[in-house]
Amino acid sequence: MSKNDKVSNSVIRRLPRYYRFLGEVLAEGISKISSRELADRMKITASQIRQDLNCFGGFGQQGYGYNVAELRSEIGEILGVNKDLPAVLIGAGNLGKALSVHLDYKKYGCRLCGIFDANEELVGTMLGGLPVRSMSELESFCESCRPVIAILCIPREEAPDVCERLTGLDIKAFWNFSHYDITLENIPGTVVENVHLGDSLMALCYKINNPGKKPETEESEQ
Amino acid sequence: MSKNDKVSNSVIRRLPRYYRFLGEVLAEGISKISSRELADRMKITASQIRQDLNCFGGFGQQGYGYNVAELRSEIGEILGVNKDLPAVLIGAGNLGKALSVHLDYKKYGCRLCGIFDANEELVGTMLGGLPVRSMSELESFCESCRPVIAILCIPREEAPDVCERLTGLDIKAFWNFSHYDITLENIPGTVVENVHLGDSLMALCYKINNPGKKPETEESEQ
DNA sequence: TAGATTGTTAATCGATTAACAATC
DNA sequence: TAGATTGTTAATCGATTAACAATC
Repeated sequence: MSKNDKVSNSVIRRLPRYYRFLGEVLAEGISKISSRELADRMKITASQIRQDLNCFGGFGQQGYGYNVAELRSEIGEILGVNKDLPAVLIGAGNLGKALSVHLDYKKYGCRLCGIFDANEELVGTMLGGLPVRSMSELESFCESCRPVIAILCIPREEAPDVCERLTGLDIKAFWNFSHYDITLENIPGTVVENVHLGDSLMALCYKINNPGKKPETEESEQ
Repeated sequence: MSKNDKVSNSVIRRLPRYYRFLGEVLAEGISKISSRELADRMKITASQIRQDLNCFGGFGQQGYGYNVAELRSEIGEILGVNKDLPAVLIGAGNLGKALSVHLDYKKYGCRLCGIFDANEELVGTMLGGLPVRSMSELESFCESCRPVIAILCIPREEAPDVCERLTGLDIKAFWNFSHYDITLENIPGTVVENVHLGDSLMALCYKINNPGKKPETEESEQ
């Protein structure tokens, strides 16, 4: 499973997409696929697929292609979809509520084990089978459940403090939906995904408002 | 406002982040900033900032730096935050609900004008001040409200059809949260932001599960 | 004026694509 | 065997960084 030591961020971001598309291909009952066929589906180049996969190993067979089920399972293994990483969700507001019930965490290799909110009125209510807990319980809960991931659905101003508190509780990964940018290059072994929904919407609006400046699209409407 | 004709995707994705950080700087009461100071805050290089900004124009003053309020307002103008693009949200499930009340659309240059769901039981209920409408009303509603953006919070299997239906109703932009990948290089002038929350979570898990293969971090924990 | 910092060009770096020998 | 398609190296392309002259 290990070949090259450095895997670029661009490759990492494409792995889940490969996993997703291979799942679709598999669901269609196709058992064998070439890099060209997969590339056509995904609107990327066959070269890129082969180059990407070879960061991890030779999963294909020359002259034949790739076994869909096998390749998907290999990529799943690399991503760790069979793991069971415990996660806590902080902030049971609108977005927190949605994320606690909308996502099938098991599919991604994690498990939601605790939900917390600073608002005492929410404490005790149930969300996706879990009770919302008080922030004062965070320390004791983490000591017994030992979560690895924290999902932050809290306001910007609370993020720095909560983040530091969680780092002290051995949280290794932040899935951050607060409007605050977590940059942790100081804490070794800790990883972050900042998901800025507002940034994404703004990027979309930029493309609407600046049709002439659209990148990498051959055909423009004027 | 126009200088270079082609603006790369990388630059576009950074614009909202500049806008965000400049907002923070402004809130701190700082009126003047150099590319170096801003770069330090954002953990990027000063070169990149100057290079990025010069896609749009010379907003700074040599020997002095940038006027924070002015630069922020210029970038806001480029992003179109003062626009009022009408948007419809399709799918009032958990995520749809969260997106209809959690985001301050006005801040990003849009306005939510309609919410739709295929489930007739939800029709008529209120969400963030708007009634959930039946999918059968979609055509008549779009003809009067003329939405530009569609926010898709629907299941994967419904996405292709809904997407085609909306394209026929002159929707120019898709903010897509369904697990389906929209690729519209055929329809000129239409733009897409595919937000795959699952992919983001998987990328985070990859980084947890493969600490040795982490990219672009000088210090690894072993 | 001298110092600071931009705008912009040139150099470097990394990622994508093309090519092709290896091989099933 | 011949045809197909991989794994991998080399060429190209684009994005980031460095350098510096222009100038406030």
